[in-house]
Parts: sequence; structure tokens; C-alpha cells
Amino acid sequence: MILGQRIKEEREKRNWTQTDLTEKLNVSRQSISKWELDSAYPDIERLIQISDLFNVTLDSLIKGDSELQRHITVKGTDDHMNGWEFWAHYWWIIFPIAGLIMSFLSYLN
Amino acid sequence: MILGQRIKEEREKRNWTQTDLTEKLNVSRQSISKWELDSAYPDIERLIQISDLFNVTLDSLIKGDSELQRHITVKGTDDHMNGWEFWAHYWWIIFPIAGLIMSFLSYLN
DNA sequence: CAGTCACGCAACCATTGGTTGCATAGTTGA
DNA sequence: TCAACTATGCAACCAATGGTTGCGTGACTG
Repeated sequence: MILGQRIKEEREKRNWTQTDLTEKLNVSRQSISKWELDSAYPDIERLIQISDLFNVTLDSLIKGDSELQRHITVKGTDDHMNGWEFWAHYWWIIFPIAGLIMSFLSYLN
Repeated sequence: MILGQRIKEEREKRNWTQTDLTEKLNVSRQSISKWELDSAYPDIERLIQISDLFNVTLDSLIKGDSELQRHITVKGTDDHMNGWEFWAHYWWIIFPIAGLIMSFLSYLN
């Protein structure tokens, strides 16, 4: 579980102490320590508070998902995708490849 | 809390019974009933399983967030990013633009 | 109307998240 | 150098709650 790591990360990014978080989330400092050490997990209500406080998605907190990783997940579990979905997923790789091919063709000219 | 509603929604969308979910998630049928009635919340590990099984984001499950809302949130809260973060975020757009510029330059040749 | 399916309710139990209190390491300043 | 303070981790305890088993009920169905 990556959650503890992520919470600590976001906290330190803001130069907050665990005690600082205490006030913002209304829990004891120990709870926060536990969360960060993966010795316990915050309950759902507090998870929402945390994601709101840090302005990050729950997926980013819990799964450590970045946008990119998320696409991979979707891809791995999508049983079938139509043409449009394919484009929506892979335009970012098709685009530069197309660009490179174009430049190569121009070069041949 | 919207979670129960969302789970039920995704389950019924697939015409699954609670018992069907039982096998896929390795919990008793009662637990699932409780989740859907907001009489209990699945623990984090199972939440991840659920989001993977249904192929939806955790935010969508827990907050009821749509993709759109999610993007707005993410975008609106990025406070500052250093050079590297910028690259990490935007390489996918810089890449194809570079490709297009290259092809254009080759064309001028 | 017996059998079955899908689901909710109630009671019990075990897990675990949260709290209080104490210990430790690092830092600061007289 | 050593008290004082800060930031964090560890241990023990307790209450909350998630999960399970067992039972009840309404809706179909042959």
C-alpha cells in the first residue's frame, strides 16, 4: 500500500508537520503517524478530507496513480475498445509518430 | 455518502446479483448488501478491487465525481511546478509539436 | 403452493483505527 | 554542555465498525 508514502509526500511538500495536519483533519497526531507508516489507514470520510485538503485525486492517493498510469489500468482491463476509444487512448503516441514519419517523408523529398 | 448508491449502480449496470459480486470480491453477500445500503463501507483494499472490477476511478466511486469534474479539480489546484515537473506533465504535447515543426522545417528545405 | 432466487435485518465477533502516554533523535540557545 | 523544545515513532488500551452466519420476506415460477 502506497497511501502512507503519498500522505507524507504531500504533507512534506507543504512543509507541514504531523501536528499541523492534526488541526486540519481533527485527528490525533498518532493517527497521522500511523497512516504514514502504513500502520493504519484513515477511514473513508477522512480520506475524502485528505484528498480535498491536498487537492489530489483519491486514485492518486490510494493507488499512486498518475494520469498516465491510469490509462494503463484502463487499457489492461478494457476487454474491447471501438475505434474512437482507441484514438482517445493513444492519440498521444500516434501523434508524435505521425509527426516523425512526416518529417522523414519530407526529408526524402 | 454516495458510495453505496454507486456500487449498486455499477453492479446493476452489468446485471449482476450481489451474489455474483461475492465471488469476484471474496466477501460475504451480506457485506455487499451493507455497502449498498451505506450500512458499512468496504475497506480500502476492497475499494481498490471494486474500482478495478468496475473500471471506474475511486473518485467516481466515493465522491461520485465524473471525469470532467476531476480534470477541473486537478487543473485548478496545481500551484507551481518546476522545470522537470513541467516536462513530465507536458512531454506528450511538446513531442508532437516538435515533430510537426520538424516536418515543417524539412518541408521548407 | 412448494421451491428458489435476490435481498435485507439482527446478533455476534474479530479486526483495526483512534487516543493517551511514553520514548527517542535532532536542534537550539544560554 | 546540557536543559528545553520540536518532530516523530512505539506500545497498550478501547471503542467503533466491518464481516460473517443465520433467519425472514417478497417476488417469481412451474
